Amino acid sequence: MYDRLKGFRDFYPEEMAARREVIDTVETACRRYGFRETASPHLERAEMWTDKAGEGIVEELYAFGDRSDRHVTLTPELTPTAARMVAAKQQELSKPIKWFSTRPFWRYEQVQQGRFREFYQTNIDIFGSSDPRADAEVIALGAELLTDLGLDGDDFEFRVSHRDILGSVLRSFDVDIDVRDAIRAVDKSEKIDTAEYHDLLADAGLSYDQAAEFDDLITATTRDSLDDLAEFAGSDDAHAAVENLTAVLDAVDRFGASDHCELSLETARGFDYYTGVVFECFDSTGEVSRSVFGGGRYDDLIESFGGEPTPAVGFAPGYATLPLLLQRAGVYPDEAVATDYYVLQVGDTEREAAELTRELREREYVVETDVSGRSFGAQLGYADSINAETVVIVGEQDLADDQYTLRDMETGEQRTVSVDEFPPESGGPADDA
RNA sequence: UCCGAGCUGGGGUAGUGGCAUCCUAUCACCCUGUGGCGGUGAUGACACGGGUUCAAUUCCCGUGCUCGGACCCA
Repeated sequence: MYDRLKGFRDFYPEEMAARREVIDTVETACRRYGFRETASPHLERAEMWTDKAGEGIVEELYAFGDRSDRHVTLTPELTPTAARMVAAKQQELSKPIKWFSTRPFWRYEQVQQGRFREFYQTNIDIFGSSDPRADAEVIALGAELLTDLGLDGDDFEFRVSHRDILGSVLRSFDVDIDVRDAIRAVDKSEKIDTAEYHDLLADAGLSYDQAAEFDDLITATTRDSLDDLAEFAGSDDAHAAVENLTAVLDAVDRFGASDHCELSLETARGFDYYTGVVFECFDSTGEVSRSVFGGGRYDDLIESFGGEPTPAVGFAPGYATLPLLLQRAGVYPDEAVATDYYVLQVGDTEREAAELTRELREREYVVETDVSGRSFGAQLGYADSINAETVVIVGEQDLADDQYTLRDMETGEQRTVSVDEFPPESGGPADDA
């Protein structure tokens, strides 16, 4: 027996059935919004990451030399690949480019709850529009796919913020503030106590009085008082950022998703590359302690990977943390396989059973029949184990009367049907059992 | 990388310095006509390495893995 690699997981049919349903729900929502599916290599040139020196992600690459000594790596994220795809067909792609892609990614990092070394995400992005309505469409989709999964507004908080608002307010205190460090501090503020938070802000260049004032300001700001915050900051940047965020929130309203979104300037996202709107989904109860997923606008990133300057906004729900929220809320799908019919053979009825099985399968039902030569009782036990809704008993006694016996596995009730009348010509799996 | 807890058949467990228990699951048979809910049987475990000991699954050390947390989070 070989062990699995640490941080890598197997998914057995029952677990996979639930995952499949979640992924399908997410992807179906994407398709309704007109996002188109893409696929891309899971192995890329390692230089796509190592050329950008000083990035922490380089430490986490599954990188190696291939047989021709190319320096390659399993992909830790989609962005550089997406940037390449956009750059390669920059001219011919109609804008905006709206893509989604569900894929595994790999990072050699410490395994803990909701974090693995191989993990699956659906990346959802719009490239080529800097209009607030693009941000809003992405946010609306993010909120909608959560409700599609069975969550309601009480289950999650969709917190929306704006990097440039934080940055311009910080700079209004002192132009020499390390905005990047200060924003990281904001991102951590919820996990640490106030004193620590203010210490971090002080490290970034604020005085303790300024740190306290900044803390109060961004905590107290509501949608209606955003303009006051811009006045306080007093810069064109601040006014532009507030105007942008307001426009995004208004557009979110028009997309009908505002009930699930709230302004929360304390939300910042830990990543440096965000340039505008950022948002993050949290468990309302706090039981799932980490962010479920997040996203935002990253207008400079495509260019930094060698593409043309291309505005971009997107997010990536991951199937490590999302199930934690769904389970907490009690809406994670059943982990069970489903079967419409089991065709049970009794005596020498293999030919008739095979034909009936084929007819049912032609009607797109999920159908199994005996492939092990088992006894009646053993076949019924197996049918139970695969959650067969209906067992069709094809026995010599039944066939002698030109009929089958249908057993409803839920109720145990049985009835006979004429061989000529089953299966019916039309009707879905739910209608004719 | 660090901290904490843990590791006994596939899953869940009992237990012990000397015979490893039970439940469940799986498979077969009873059984060519009734599963989830009968009977019989079979398969199958002390994470790995080293140490102490006459003897280690048990005690000690190390490693691995699992779970939780810290750090990190292009």
